[in-house]
Amino acid sequence: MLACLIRKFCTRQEMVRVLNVAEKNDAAKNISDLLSRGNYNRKEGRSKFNKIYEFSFELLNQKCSMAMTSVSGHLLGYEFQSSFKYWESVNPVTLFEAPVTKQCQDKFKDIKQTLEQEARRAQWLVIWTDCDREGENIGFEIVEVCLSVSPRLKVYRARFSEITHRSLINACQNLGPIDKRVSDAVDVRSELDLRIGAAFTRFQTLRLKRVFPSVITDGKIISYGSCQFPTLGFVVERFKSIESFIPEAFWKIRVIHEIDESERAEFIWTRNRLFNELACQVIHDHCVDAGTAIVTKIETKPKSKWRPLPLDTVEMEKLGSRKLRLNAKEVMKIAEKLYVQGYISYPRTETNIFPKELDLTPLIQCQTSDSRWGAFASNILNSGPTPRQGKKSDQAHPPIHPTKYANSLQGNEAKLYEFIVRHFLACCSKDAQGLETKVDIKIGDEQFVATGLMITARNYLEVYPYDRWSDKSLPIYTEGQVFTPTRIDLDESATTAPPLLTEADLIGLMEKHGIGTDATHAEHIETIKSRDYVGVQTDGRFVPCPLGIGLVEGYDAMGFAMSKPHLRAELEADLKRICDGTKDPSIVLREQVAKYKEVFIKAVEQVDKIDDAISLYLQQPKVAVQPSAMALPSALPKVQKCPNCQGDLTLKRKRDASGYYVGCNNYPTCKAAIWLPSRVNEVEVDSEKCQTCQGSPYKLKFKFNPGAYRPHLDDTVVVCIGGCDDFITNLLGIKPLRPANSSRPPDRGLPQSPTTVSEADRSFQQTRHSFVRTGSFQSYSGSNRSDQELDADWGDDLDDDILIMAGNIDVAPLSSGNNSATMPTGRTLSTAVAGSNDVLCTCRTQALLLTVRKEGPNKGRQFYKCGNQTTDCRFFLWSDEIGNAQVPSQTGRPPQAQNQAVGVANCHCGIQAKMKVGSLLKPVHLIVTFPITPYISYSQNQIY
DNA sequence: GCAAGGTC
Repeated sequence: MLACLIRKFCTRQEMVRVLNVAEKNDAAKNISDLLSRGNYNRKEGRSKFNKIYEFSFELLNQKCSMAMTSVSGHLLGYEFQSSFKYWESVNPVTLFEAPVTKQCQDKFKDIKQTLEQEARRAQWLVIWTDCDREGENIGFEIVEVCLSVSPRLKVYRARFSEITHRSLINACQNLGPIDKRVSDAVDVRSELDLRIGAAFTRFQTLRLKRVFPSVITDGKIISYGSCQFPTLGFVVERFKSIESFIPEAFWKIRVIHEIDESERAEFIWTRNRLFNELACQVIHDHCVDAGTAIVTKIETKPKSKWRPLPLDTVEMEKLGSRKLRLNAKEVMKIAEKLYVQGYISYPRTETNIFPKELDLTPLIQCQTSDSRWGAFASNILNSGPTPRQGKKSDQAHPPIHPTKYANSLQGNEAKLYEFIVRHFLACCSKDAQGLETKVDIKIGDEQFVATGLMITARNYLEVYPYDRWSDKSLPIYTEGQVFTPTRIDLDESATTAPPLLTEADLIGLMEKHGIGTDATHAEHIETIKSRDYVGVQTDGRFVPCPLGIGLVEGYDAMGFAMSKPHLRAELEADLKRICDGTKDPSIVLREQVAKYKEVFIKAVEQVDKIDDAISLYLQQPKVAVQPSAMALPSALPKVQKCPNCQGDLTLKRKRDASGYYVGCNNYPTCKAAIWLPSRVNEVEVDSEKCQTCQGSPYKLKFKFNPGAYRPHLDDTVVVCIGGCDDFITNLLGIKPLRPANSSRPPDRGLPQSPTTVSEADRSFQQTRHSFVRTGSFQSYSGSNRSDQELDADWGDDLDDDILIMAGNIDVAPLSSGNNSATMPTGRTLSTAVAGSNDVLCTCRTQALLLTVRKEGPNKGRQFYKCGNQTTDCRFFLWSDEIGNAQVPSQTGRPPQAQNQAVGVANCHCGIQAKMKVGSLLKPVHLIVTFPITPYISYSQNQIY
């Protein structure tokens, strides 16, 4: 009994918990069913669409407790920050560089929670997403979510092409790593599509709404996309070639020989046709005059009609459209369903060669019981399958083929399954054989020919009703035979324009030029229909609408090949290079963004060309739009007016994308900037303005790295960085800029007229001048820099500036022994020792020295916090940041400078000021307080 | 409100 328990216990101990994640629920279910041989338990997940299937399985020679769940396609997607979501207030050109983040849509939050919950319990993670580029990317999204809660998970990738037991077992035996490069390529594609699509769509829509308000009404979108636009381009190009087509008359001679009702031959002129009527008339007259025909040659030779190639996706879409009357979108939807049910192999493939290792015999075998094609299948087995081989391979999936027999499908599913089976059997059988007979005759000097066909072996045609090959009988002739034709006609005709494109034509062109994926061809076609760019005739052919042709011509007139396929094809080629590892994803992204941005800027400049083209086709006059009305809305999300130059301070991303800052849009003329801390994950401009700070800056919504500022701040906060909140600015190490009218140095942007200079400003100015001239700070004492030069540095890089103090200041030296610090005014500062509990906070109570206890990066770190619980004071200071204020003891600085090394001083009045000293004294970091002189207006956290 | 790509 005990032994049994121990054994049970040990067994349980050895079981590895494996989280398996498929791309969709159906796949998860079928994979679980096959791996467990039907022996699984179904559990609810957080998402009602994505269940959890649990079963035991042996993986990598370990007994495993498997949990198989799924996502629903992409879990995460790129989005602009909310401040860029406003069409009217954001210049679309900024969308080329605006920060984008990967977000989980609300509708997938529950799936994410299931993954997190299951990942916490698991030791291994196996990715079972589809084995294509998007599948690899989805796999990475799953990995990202799971590792964030369970960093020690071992991650594996299962690779398979069909959901059959054999293929899945093979995948389990060949688990490998997930391919980052392939996933990177998808990220690049995805980000570019968003930036380019959003920028051009907003630009076109806003512009055309203004210029054609009666046609482009509210709610109508004039979209641009790197796939939909070339698709439109194909339709327009064909339409235009038809429009510009000039028919040309031609003439031909036709000879008819009717023996009786059932025996008839039509002879074709070997010259085919002549474009000169008179010449043709003369020849015709000669033939009529000759009156009789002589048979000059009879030739009979074998002729084959080739069986179809193995089926790839595009061929399936095209044949679906032509033969089954299902549009491409329907075909793919049904095929997907058949795939997840295990009836057919993966339906997205570019391969039309069956791999040698794929044994076709059992696949054919399982079709032998069918009443319609079973006998044919048996015949193939008798002689052995001989699949025709194409030339394309994506090295991932075999051609589409049935994987098991089905006889209970209904409707279009049955129709498509039947097509796939018949196509597969046809491809594995033999070409149809026939005998073609050619009869050459001569009338006068002119030669004519008639052909007949006798089919000798229908072969694949027996199982493939989608192809036609008919007998064409001819009367029996003998060489040298002379007969009198029933008629010798002179037919007049004319060349005709090519027809408009059908859906199958359009898909063919999209495939040829690499527009969209096998799965999305149909969707792009739907998009251009829904945008009123194209219409469909009753015969199913596509014709462009005024809007569509106008847009294409507008860009053509600018000289941009926006509607041509090669832009997208170039990207596709680059994506392949990323997958191969021959090109860096960030370089591809940068190059492509730069390319499209340049086109965008030029398109804005020449937008009247689009107006003109659309006006022409819509037959609508343009509404005169003032240049200002087209002036693009003002740039990046604005935080506040720049205190230096009255430009706009906007939220920006650092050039190396490592973080964010708020900078002036007049850069490089104005270099005002507030650098935001590196522990910020995301930041955006909030809709709320600060009512305390001058200039009412917008607040910022920060999303910090998890736990970065705990316990003091949640990971997501909305705060003002304008300077009204010491707690925030200290904690985040932010140096607010000073509003122009009170806090900037008075000699910058000073009122021009002396009469407008306030007493306060004048006093301040004098104080500052006297200080600078004292040269008390070593960094400037040896400098001949003028005040103007000093001003020029203001806001440029505060770290390198002397920040000037005025008034009576008490400064506390640190415990380094520099107990006496001479301040610019020459006063000796009194002491409040940092590093002890003598720190006073802004509400003038003694600050408490505390230690972070919560788990996270700051655990164990000490900080000061207001001890007075009755006030609203939010004083906060890291104790180790006080330490930073210490002057390094061996810097080779002049002693005078060392004397100025000060640490933390606290307030007589509740106001804190920071003081930073120029390069010589770096990294002196000083927090001082000083009394307010009655005639100077200071604000909290102001820097002097 | 925008793309294209997954999927429901």
